Amino acid sequence: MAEYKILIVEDDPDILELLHFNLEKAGYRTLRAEDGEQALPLARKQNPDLVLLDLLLPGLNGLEVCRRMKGDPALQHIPIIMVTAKGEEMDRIVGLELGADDYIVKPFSIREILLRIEKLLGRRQQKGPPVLLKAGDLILDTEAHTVTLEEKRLDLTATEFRLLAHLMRTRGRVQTREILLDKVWGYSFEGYSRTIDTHIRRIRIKLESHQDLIETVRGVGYRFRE
Amino acid sequence: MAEYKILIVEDDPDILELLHFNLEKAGYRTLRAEDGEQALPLARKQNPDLVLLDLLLPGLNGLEVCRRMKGDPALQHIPIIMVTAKGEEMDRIVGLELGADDYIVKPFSIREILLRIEKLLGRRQQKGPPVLLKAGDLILDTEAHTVTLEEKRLDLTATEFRLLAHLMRTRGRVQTREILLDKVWGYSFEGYSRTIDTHIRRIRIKLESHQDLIETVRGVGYRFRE
DNA sequence: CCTTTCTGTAACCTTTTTGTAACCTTCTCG
DNA sequence: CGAGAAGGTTACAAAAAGGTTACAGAAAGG
Repeated sequence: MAEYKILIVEDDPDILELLHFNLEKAGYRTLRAEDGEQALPLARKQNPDLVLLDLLLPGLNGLEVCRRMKGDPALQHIPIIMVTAKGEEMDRIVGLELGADDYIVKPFSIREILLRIEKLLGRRQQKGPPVLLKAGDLILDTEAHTVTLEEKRLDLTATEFRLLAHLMRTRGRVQTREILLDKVWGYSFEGYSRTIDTHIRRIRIKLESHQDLIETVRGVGYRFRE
Repeated sequence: MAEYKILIVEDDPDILELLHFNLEKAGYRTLRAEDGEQALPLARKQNPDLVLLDLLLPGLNGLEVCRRMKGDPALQHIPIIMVTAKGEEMDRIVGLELGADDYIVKPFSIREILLRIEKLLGRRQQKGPPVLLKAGDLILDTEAHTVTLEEKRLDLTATEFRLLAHLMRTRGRVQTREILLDKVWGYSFEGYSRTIDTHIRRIRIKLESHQDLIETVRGVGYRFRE
């Protein structure tokens, strides 16, 4: 996965350092500018994926930087998060005149700002994985978190649901117990292997007459029937 | 497009003139009143599309004018922007006690005030997101902020309302606690997760015999029944 | 201010889920 | 055929999840 570049424009060195440190820790690359004059050329040269922009800056202030970026064809697609101490003004300004994509009020928590960054960055790539997994009469809806078999709703537990969803996603390909532990239970689980067999059984029971949808591949693992 | 009429209530002649001049330049028609006593009859007679109302007025002050307008069936739909020099008080007053739709603090820029006017006037025409959320006998009106179940009005608190509205908007799709915290409580909330469960319960109690409209998806989250 | 309502937290209870174990059946291959 | 391995079956106790109730501090309203 490509690393995201984030441009931080902030005149307070402490906050700049705080943001820089935490964003790098979270796996982003950072670019830094201490005023609006530096920010624009830097953005044009480095083409960051997102800009954190303080409202109050020496020289060219944040509002003006924002306006110019949104008016520049080369930069206008870059999401901007405004950072401000003045809680009141912002909700008005954002989205109206300026085109900033979000804003955050000081004092902010790191978690808060990471969430917003993720939201703006994530929005661009996620095509979204398939929501409906179908196999004949069996339909699994990952969004609604429901499973229907011949129009009848099946009641699976969370683990059973994840396991069946994984098998359906990889239909036709055997999944070893090791892989299933990894994909369905997550790396950290190192329990007894028969756990999987038990869960497979539980799913099969609920599939009633369609138990053969999940095939046992002796000596290897399980496979969802093609 | 029809021309908008804006009533300016302001005792300082300089400011009155400034506003009048700039609003006309921006394409609005203006009505002017210099105190609260004049303002109300004028509003009733001329039916303006918006009122700019100074807080400190001789005689009947701005707060009182606002209250009376919002209490008058013939006038209560007219958006009011309070204009004040006292930055501090206002965030309390607006929208809560008074029903003013926005406010602006002196000294204001003309650009700023035009933006707010546009926002309030614009709001009435744009279709916006769905206002009525219906699910069988349950009707939630996001604009009126009311909920009815089988013709009976339900009395939800603000948080309960947002939570129910979100679930209804995403009906059929499971919402994890994390998502609910984000969407209903906002990013900055980092509280204990059981908070959500408690609120779900409170809503369910109010739904009485229709508790099953909100389904629990064990190990995942909650889902509004399709 | 004072009162009422709302809201988040905590503690406790109930139900469901889940991992493990033990035992049984089937398959494989000498 | 028979032993051993692999997987199916059944059972169960610990853990987890959610429901329920209660309460205190915060917010709202008067």
